[in-house]
Amino acid sequence: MPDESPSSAPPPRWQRRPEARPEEIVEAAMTVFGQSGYARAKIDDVARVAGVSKGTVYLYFDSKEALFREMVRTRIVAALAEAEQFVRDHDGSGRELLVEVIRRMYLRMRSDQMTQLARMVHSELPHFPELARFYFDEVILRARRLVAQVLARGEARGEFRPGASGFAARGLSSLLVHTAQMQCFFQRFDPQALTEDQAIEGLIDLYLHGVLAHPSDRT
Amino acid sequence: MPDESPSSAPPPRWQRRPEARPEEIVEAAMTVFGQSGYARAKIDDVARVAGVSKGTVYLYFDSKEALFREMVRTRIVAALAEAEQFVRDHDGSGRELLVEVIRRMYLRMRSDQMTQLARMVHSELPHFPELARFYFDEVILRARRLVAQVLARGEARGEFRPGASGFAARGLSSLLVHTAQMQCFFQRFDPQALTEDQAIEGLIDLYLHGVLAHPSDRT
DNA sequence: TATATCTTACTGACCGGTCAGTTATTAATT
DNA sequence: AATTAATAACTGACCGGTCAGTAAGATATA
Repeated sequence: MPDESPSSAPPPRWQRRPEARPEEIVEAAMTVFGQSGYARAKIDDVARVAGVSKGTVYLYFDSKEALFREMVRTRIVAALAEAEQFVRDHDGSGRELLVEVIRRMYLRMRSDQMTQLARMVHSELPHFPELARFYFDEVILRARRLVAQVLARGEARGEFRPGASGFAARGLSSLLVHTAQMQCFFQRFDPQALTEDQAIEGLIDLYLHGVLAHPSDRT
Repeated sequence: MPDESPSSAPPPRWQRRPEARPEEIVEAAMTVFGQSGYARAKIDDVARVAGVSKGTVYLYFDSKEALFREMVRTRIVAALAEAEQFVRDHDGSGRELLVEVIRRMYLRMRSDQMTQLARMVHSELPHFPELARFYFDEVILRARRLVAQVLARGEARGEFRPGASGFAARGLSSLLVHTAQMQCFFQRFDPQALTEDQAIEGLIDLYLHGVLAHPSDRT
């Protein structure tokens, strides 16, 4: 009879956790793709970070491309849904709402994970036409509509200049996304880098003056 | 005696043009890297487009990475130098100058070549620390100084709000670069895409209101 | 002017490493 | 015992970089 002392129950070399794997693999993909970019990233590395073997990754995702697509989908949609919820629930002046939306969107974007994701999306989109379509419909347009909605609210109250919203709804995303990326990446080189607060307040100040009908009213 | 009728001078299979090769190869690199991104681009393709063989590329550039570096350097520096020249030569109101600078920078950025270049730079910079340093010093900082200079001129004349320039100098590049990229890439998906003129005028309008002390004065 | 000699710009087949994706096999769970 | 989650060894395409060889064209010689 083989010695089976109580403490020596041989721990299984691995566990079967089919429900948890996909999310774990996507999270690992965020890390690995984020650091290396799509082309350089190795499925082997994603697997290692996720704590599984390469074969397991292919058990849950058809291909490297499919994994990338799923990653972008799940991560971005979550961020946008949150912002939409906030706008729906908020009431008050257009200005207050706008300032708070900018602040929240910026804080979402400034994380390493999100700036990396944005970088990847912009550089890889041309190679994934199907994902590009999805991204345009479900991200660009939704974000634009969200901002436009905020601007319309302030415009209806006479707080914001009429007519500006056509471009202004597009411009805010550009300002937010690009500023967050610059702050994140170039901070280390920049002796006179702005602090996070300075960046946010500067951004709000510039954009607010851009859209307000009567900027002279102090905050 | 072999028949050598006047018209049948056998054309050489290739010519020796050592002075012209580097520029031709860089130009080909702009096309190929631009379409495929750094990692996907094949030196074979660059060579084909340049009309030479792969070996020739390695005759003039040490490696794929070195070719990429040279490409970024030559192409971006040219664009910035032009803008600096313009600001030096111009006199007139700060507002006029700013509007004209925005217009010119936008027109420079909106070409496929330049948006592709910007895309590549942003996605590849993390993998080329040496190039990142160069890019920050010679592009980011120079551009920021250029805009700051324009803003300072208008500020001194009382045209622009004081204090805004800290962030505003950074924000303009973001707005320009990102807007040009969005326009270029997503135009095809966007049923209500802005025309080029609408984009430029919208951008100018938003930014101008952002920095002007008395926006009410009509253009 | 014709031809021989030399230099070097240029070519393209090849090598070796890398990595997406597959498959034969093992082990956890029911 | 049957099922299926998970592994690990394997394959083959692909591509950056090399180098032995080729030919353009310049220079020297007759």
